[in-house]
Amino acid sequence: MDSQQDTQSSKDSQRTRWKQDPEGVRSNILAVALSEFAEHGLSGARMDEIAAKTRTSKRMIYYYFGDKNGLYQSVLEQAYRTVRHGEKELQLDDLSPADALRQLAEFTFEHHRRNPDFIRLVMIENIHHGDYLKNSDEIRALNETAISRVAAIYNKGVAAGVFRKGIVPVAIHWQISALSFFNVSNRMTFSHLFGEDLFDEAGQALLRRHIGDSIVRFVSVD
Amino acid sequence: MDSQQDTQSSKDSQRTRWKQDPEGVRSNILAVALSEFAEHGLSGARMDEIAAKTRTSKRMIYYYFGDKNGLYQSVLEQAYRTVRHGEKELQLDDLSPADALRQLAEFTFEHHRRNPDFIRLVMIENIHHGDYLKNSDEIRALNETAISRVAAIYNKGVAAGVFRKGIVPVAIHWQISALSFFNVSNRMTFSHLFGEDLFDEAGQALLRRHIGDSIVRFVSVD
DNA sequence: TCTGTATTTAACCAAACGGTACAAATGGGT
DNA sequence: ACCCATTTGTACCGTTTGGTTAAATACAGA
Repeated sequence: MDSQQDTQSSKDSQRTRWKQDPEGVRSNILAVALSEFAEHGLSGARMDEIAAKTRTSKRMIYYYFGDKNGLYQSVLEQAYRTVRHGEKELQLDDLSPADALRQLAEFTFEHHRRNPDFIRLVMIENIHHGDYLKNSDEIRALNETAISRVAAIYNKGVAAGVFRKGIVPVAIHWQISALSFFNVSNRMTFSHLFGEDLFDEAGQALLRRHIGDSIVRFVSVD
Repeated sequence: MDSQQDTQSSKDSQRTRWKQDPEGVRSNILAVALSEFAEHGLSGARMDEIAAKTRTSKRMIYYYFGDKNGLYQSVLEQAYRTVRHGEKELQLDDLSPADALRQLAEFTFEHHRRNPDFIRLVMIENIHHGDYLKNSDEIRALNETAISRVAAIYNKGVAAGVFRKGIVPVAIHWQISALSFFNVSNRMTFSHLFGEDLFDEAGQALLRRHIGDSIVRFVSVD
């Protein structure tokens, strides 16, 4: 047969020209997979569906991530990285301890609200008993800083005599996380059972203020 | 022919004798399905696995519940019924408003802790955007009482001048739920990232007290 | 005892699913 | 010129999975 071009034009020569962009392909896959896993869960997400929404093919997903679990693991790590990175924009040094703590709580509330896919991924990870998080040493380090930020504020407040002693910082962080997380994670069931009022703009502003109140009141001296 | 027993012993008579017990079979299926759905999620749970752990067969599941979604829906409704029923044991009328609210919060904390499968089911339901809860009118009514219980205590406290005005009862319930729910739902990821200390007996007792403190302080006049 | 109905059993099926085989072409670095 | 990681494309595979078929057996009322 003669030269390959144009001879079998009907079905073969449609091969598109492409650029080499491993990082782009990887991050595109991760972005699509994040939203699919967040939407349907680990078992519920479909590799074919993820592949279809990617600008590449299923073959490339396996090429880069091995298998479904590997993809999920990478998505989880990437999501933690992105979200924790987004928390660094907060600057609290020149506020009073009470104001700093309130700001931290209300910022966390908003930050969680802005990242529902991440929240859903953490929900899914908890359904799976945190098995995939356990495989990642990296993520733990990212989260330590959250505690030290709370500790710094709290200790300053205790030293200034405005916060009561004897509260362990991780418990403060726990309360902030709980309120901020629940607001997103349980929105559907809660709003259905108890009304939508807390979830429109006014309701969310109210809750945000409540959380600030609650945390500050919790640690303050009487 | 004579009596049915022993005659065709070779391969047929192994058929176990069964009694007609529709309710027993139904509730047995529901119990098994609850733990399987709670363990693996809606997509993750396997009908064959559920059937195997039942004392009946897969066919019976479809006979009684139609399909997988129907089974899940029934499990969800049953779980809400059971758990909300378990809340009725609480008696708060002869306590001061502050003590009543603290008792309510700490009881809720313990009650959630005692029902991890229910919590996980609600997590799963939220992953699915509450679609199955929406199909059930019955459950909403069960939950209204939770709000009125909070409202009764709160109004009494306001009338007595010990609680500040202007807080909507559903927001109080929201905080109690958030803290109690998160404690179970996010235990795996939280303990992995921030340590197990809050989740042993001493830690849980601490958190329970914190929640009582937090809620009471939140509503109290300064 | 007869009979219709509720319940139970075991084998079976088509579709969906995660993952692979195979073949080939291109891009970039050296 | 050459190597090799990267990309594309499609067809395919074995297993798992939710769901079904068809028939048997027990129960309850007449």
